[in-house]
Amino acid sequence: MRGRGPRRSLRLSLKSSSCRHRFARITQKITSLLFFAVYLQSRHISMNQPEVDPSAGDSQPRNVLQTARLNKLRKIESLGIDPWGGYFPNRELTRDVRARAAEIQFQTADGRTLPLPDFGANAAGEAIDYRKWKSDQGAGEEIGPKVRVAGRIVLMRPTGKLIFVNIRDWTGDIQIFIGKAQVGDADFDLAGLFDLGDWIGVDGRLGRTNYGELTVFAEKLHFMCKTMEPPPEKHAGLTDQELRQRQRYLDLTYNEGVMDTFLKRTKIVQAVRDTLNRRGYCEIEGPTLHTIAGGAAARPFLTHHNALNMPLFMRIALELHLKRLLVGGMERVYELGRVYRNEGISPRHNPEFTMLESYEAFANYEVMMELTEEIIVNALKATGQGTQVVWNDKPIDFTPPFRRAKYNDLFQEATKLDPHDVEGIAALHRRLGMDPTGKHPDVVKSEVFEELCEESLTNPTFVIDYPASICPLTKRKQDDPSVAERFELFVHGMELANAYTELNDPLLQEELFRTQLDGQAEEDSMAKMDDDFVLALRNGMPPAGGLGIGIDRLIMLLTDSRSIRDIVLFPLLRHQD
RNA sequence: GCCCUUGUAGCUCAGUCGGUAGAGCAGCUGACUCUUAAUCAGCGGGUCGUAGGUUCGAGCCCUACCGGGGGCACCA
Repeated sequence: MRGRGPRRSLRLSLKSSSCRHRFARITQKITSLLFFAVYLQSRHISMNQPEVDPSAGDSQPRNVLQTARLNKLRKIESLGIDPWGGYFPNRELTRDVRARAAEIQFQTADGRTLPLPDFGANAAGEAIDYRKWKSDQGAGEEIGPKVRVAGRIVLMRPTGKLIFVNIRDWTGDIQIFIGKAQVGDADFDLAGLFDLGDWIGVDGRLGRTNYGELTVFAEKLHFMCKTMEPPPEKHAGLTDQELRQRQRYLDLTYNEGVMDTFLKRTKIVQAVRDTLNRRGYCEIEGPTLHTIAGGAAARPFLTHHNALNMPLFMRIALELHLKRLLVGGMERVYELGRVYRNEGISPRHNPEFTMLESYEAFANYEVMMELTEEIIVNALKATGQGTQVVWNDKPIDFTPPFRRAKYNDLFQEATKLDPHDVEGIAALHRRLGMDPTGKHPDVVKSEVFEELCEESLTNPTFVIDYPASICPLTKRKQDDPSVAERFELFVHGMELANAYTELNDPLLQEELFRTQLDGQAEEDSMAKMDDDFVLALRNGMPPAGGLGIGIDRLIMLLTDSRSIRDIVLFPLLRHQD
């Protein structure tokens, strides 16, 4: 909200007819701002800023904390050091530095080098007294590789003329030993101006402290970035759900496992792409602004194009444009991208979410089941997991082939009713507290199915062969036109995937678009007439299998996350002043 | 949209029966060259989500609103 006004007016003015003049004016403004910034900078460095007394004047505690940091910032500037850092080549990740621990050795006075004792594998659980071990070897010294690391300060333990600092990069933490005698007075003074949350770089020697802790013994410090806000509590981290989502950067840095989950998310998405690419698919980017929001039954977000003065919808599915590409001869095509649905929010629903849809010419829904299994197994592999995982304290067995069960069989099993017993199903529907009046029997059946069957599907199950009347984009079974060649994959009652043998008969497609589903209001029906799509089908779409996977739900299941908000970096939240 | 629940210092949390607002971390000052959430001594830090109401008196009770979480509805 806040940023919208100025941003919109900038965009408008750049596009207007007097664009050039306004652009020149903006450039002028930016230039003068830059000069002002440079002036401020030089002022800071050349003059000794009077220190602000944190206890005086402003009694707001937040400002007291900010003032303390501001004072240190100015002192750093007055030392002639840029508090915002810069290029820092050849630094090693802390993970790689930890892997070099074996390079640390002990060199005795007579020139022999000894390996260090094994700090990790003391079965007795007793701490190894490394200081005693060293004195047992007689005179000599520890030698270790020179390393360069960088990261954010997450803990500090000053003990007089010695400061222990734990820094964190995105692969983990490492301890830094900053001794006044070792780094010199200038760097030790700089270290006195460190705050929790600051980014620093360190050159030093990798070694072990007397207690065996792997440590970089600093020889040169580099200041990388001052942090003007106090970090979360150092032990508990950030527990407030709202703050974790609004300030995800703090969540990522200070809460255990968060970075790991989001890096896993990246690996899963990469694995999905790899699987499809290896199979000969091409990835495309379809339009996200649609004139008709089709391909699913969901309420779209409405937007507007100014120059064309035209309403537009944010896409709710990828399907119809990918099928147009099948018509064009892209025989294996997919898109992995964001769709938008203007519906309720829950632990399993975010208004924008990531969807995969893939279409393969000359395949059918059976092929798509195998592809689904392959995608999931490869994603598990990419995150270092086998096919047995735990989600929400419950086991899931992803060992292929997944169970396949017919819709009607599951229905009969759960309800003890004949799937064709329209009256009996309607009665059960009523008993479940719903109203079947005026609804198509298949819709009534589908609602009962959702109520009674889906929840019980814990291990991966392909529910196959849906009633055709609730599948307007799906090819019917050749020997039974009342059944559609469709499957949905359920895991722990959650719909994870949805696939069809695609309907490529333009005449039937047009009829299904035209015939509103019985008992459904127009806005609720997925059968929205899309003449342009029908025209595409009339130009000939090869028979094909199509698959959709809810990527966020897949990531939830593979990272043991019970809320979609834990695996979407910035879930939608209400605006706050 | 409806129901339940929650909001106290920068962060994590106490706050009894309605009777002057508490702790730890973080911050500031001092001590300390092998610490591990370092320790020790001292100091500062509050619009109790917001606005009303009840009361001699409200962090606490009531109403409305705002934000979060959970559930319902919606979501082929």
